[in-house]
Amino acid sequence: MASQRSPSRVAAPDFERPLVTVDVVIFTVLDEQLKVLLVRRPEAATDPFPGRLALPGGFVNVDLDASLADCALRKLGEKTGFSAPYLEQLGSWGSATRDPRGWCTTHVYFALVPPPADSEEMASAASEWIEVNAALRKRLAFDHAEILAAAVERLRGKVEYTSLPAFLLEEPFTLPQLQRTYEIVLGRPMDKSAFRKRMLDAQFLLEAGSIAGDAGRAAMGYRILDRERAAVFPRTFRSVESPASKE
Amino acid sequence: MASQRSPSRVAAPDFERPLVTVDVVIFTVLDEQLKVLLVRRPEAATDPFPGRLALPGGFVNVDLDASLADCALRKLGEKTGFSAPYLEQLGSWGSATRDPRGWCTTHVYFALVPPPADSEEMASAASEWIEVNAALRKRLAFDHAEILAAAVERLRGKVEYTSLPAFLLEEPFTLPQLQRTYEIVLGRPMDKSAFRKRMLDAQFLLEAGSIAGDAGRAAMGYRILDRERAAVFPRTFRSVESPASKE
DNA sequence: CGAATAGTGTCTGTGAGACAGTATCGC
DNA sequence: GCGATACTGTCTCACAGACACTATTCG
Repeated sequence: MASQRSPSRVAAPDFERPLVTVDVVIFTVLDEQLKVLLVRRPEAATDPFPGRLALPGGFVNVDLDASLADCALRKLGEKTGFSAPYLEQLGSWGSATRDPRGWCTTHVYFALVPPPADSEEMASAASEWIEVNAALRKRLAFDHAEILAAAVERLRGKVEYTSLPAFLLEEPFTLPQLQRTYEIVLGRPMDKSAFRKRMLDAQFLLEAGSIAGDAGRAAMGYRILDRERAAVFPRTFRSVESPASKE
Repeated sequence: MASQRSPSRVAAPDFERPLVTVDVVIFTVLDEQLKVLLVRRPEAATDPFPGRLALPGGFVNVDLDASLADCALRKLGEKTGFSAPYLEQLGSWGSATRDPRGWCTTHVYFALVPPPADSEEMASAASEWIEVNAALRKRLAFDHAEILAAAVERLRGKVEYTSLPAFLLEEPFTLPQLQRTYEIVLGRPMDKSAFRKRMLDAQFLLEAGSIAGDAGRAAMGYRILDRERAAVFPRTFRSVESPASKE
């Protein structure tokens, strides 16, 4: 069909084509830590970066994938069982040198998923959940360290003014759980009262019945109203970084 | 593995490769309007979308371009003479159907440039500056209407909390000029006092001597401290959209 | 002098954060 | 009752916007 020399009415140019891949940065919160899913590359020496940890991803399959987002969803489904996670495009990287196999581009997506029910199940498939700061210190395949850093920065940045952490929780969840998730991602404690005011004012939560914890008063459970997009808050958390030195 | 082009140790897989292109959305403010640069595609029937308006762009040249950003800068240089504009990646689009020539991806960058000294000069090269709302109503080639819409949304969104509009002006510029630029991009008037406070507090401007206008008091000229990145304000402009109906 | 534009001072409402108080649960 | 957790009320301070004021330039 769209082969390089197809004699259709509109001809594709005879340029050499770069490789086209898709990678997915998959975040979750597990054991009170922000973690990212990494896979170990095959040991075969014919493979680039054998044995290294890398972001899950691979080549776009022109026959299987209708679009880039489709391809990302396929990769995500292959690695995790998740069907309706939060998926957003992070950006693309491409250069002559980032892949020893040739001029290579990657379209990077970033996904937020609730913690896997059985975290061991995945380790078997040569993939592991790794705490992000530890992951950032590792030597990853390709330029994946740079990509991961960009993803973490984007996540932390957007968490300051969006409802993104809600996608890291299994529904229904409670506001204290959600606050804990914010605190884990941002690495700083937050005020309960201000937090609740902000979440409830943003109109993105749906009440879903009371949930009893291990101890103390039961809490209201919530679901996300629109799983397609995150809510955007009118202001960022903590606009001033610290009671600054005013000379 | 059998690879026809790569005799190296690591072989490239034999997948069919999508087409890889780069497009650039170039914004400027001209005649008190936000405009975007569009090019008219050749009339030849062997070309997709002959005669249609499109974003400037084209295929990645594996021999000329070291990276995607390089390619974007090359396209930008070919269309405008600008050397140091603001350039940021917008995202990537790719699917089996967006280009009649086959499975095609595009990496889209968005650039902010000062108004061209001679706006006629460019029209000669089959490219024109078109007011964005008019451009959004036109039937553009490929999925460029969708891409342009995303670019305008990103621009307007970021203008609310960043110094991006400063890159739309020739240096040095004055604060009233900068305010006017904000107002043009956002389509709404802003308060002078609040605007100045915000700009000066953000510490991204460098004083560059007084500039006399056509009438009235001369104004202080400014340059951008760091042309590589935009300043981010701690708060967004007008966090509340309107004195809302409180039930 | 007045017109035009640049730049500053002052007031006020809003709202986020701090923190203390109240409510509800299991035992 | 008590401990533990969920939730709410109140106070305060910062700051963005509104708007009126002063400053500088030109003719």
